[in-house]
Amino acid sequence: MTDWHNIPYFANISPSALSQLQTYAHCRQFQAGATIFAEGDACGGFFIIVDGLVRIFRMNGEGRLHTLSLLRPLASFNEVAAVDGHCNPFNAVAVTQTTVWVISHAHLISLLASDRLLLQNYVQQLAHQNRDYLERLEDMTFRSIPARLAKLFLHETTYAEHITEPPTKLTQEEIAAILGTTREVVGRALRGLLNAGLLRKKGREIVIADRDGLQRLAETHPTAEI
Amino acid sequence: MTDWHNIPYFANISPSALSQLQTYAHCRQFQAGATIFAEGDACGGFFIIVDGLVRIFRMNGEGRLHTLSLLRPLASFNEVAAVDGHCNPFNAVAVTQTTVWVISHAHLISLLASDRLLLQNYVQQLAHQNRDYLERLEDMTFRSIPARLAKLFLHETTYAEHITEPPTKLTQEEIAAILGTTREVVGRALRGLLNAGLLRKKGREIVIADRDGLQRLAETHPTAEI
DNA sequence: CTTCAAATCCAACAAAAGTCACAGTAACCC
DNA sequence: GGGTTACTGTGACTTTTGTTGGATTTGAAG
Repeated sequence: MTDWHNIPYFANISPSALSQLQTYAHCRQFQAGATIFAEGDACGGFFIIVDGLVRIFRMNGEGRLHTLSLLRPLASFNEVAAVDGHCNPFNAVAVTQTTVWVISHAHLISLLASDRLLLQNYVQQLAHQNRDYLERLEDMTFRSIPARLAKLFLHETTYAEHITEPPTKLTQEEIAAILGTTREVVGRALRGLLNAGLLRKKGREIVIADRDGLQRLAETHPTAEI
Repeated sequence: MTDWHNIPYFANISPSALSQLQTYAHCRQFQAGATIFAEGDACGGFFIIVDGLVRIFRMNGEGRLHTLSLLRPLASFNEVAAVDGHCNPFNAVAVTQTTVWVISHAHLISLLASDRLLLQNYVQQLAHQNRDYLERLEDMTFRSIPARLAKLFLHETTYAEHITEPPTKLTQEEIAAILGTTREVVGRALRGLLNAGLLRKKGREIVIADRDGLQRLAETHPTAEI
């Protein structure tokens, strides 16, 4: 039923590996709000979302939240812990009711050993993730919050793969968690982009008014406008 | 001459793959200050440092620098571009005169196809890098500059693998580039840690006076001192 | 020993981001 | 429709970080 071949990790793998995969995969369900696994816990395995919405995040001591991804069906997560068997590097919770396939670390390793193409896919996917993290890292080091917000609205490059939810649908609180800041700051930055004419309010929702302007703001650090 | 087996990527690989590897590897030399490759350029391949010191960094439009790693012999770099063949994700320059082995993207791919153990090592190494980037990302989102500085001085976890240079040896300018800030701010934070008694000046150089205190500061966000 | 360039120290100021408090406004559910 | 809840708007204030400019120290080279 799930179309495994549409998942980049499993593209073009041998039929035998595919059937093996299906034997190994366990189906699990989570209620809205339920924790799928926690940061630091023993490896939860490799997850594939079949249905629902999953938040991947980290939290610091004082309860501030950093949302790394908001994932929809056919996205996978926890690839790193699944392959190295160490503790989960972040938390995962079901935002809405969610169904996932899970493959344990041990089973994944045996699959990787049996199908070379799967292993090659895995290398490519990890490399891709690496690039994305690097870009997020640069966002945090170099970009101001208005710039990060503009980038999120453009919703291309990095964010589109990790935040599978149009920014229009997100609350300011959620945007703040994605950008690594607080609600008020997002509110102010949002007002800024509206005043600068880069975004426009269309009734309740916010639409892009000046794509090029957003792009310019997202790329350069100099913060403009009120 | 180079002990290839000490490089995690090549640990335990077959003798035939190893000899293949040695055929493919080209030796190159760079003068102090020379650019090894630039961000965005066509893939430079897989690099292994034989001698010298290499700075891996990104730069934003306004010339601010973010040093990702400072690498010494037997460290490797550009693993991501080498495996996916896309453009280099960062710049690499030789800080001192430097000798490296280079393996082209095409050759690396053919090596990975011929030796399964090499491919498995590669997956594990990429996963490891992924964790490190994630930790750096969290440092940038959650930690204040004094906290990041404390972490750098503890010189464990992430930093030790990427900054193969004791922090004592670095100039404030260099520390600033690693922490993603400016020289003056590092100076202030350094004074702060000295005043708080976490670090001490021993003649010219700075030594750790209170390891636990540093650890506490590095972990919690609440900024203390002065 | 002198000289020069690099590195550091420091204070004062500017800008960005975080915090607090509270008022408005939509949405949702009896 | 009334009341509750979640989300938004906004001003005032604090803290942290970035910037500027100049004084001082240090180390290496001549």
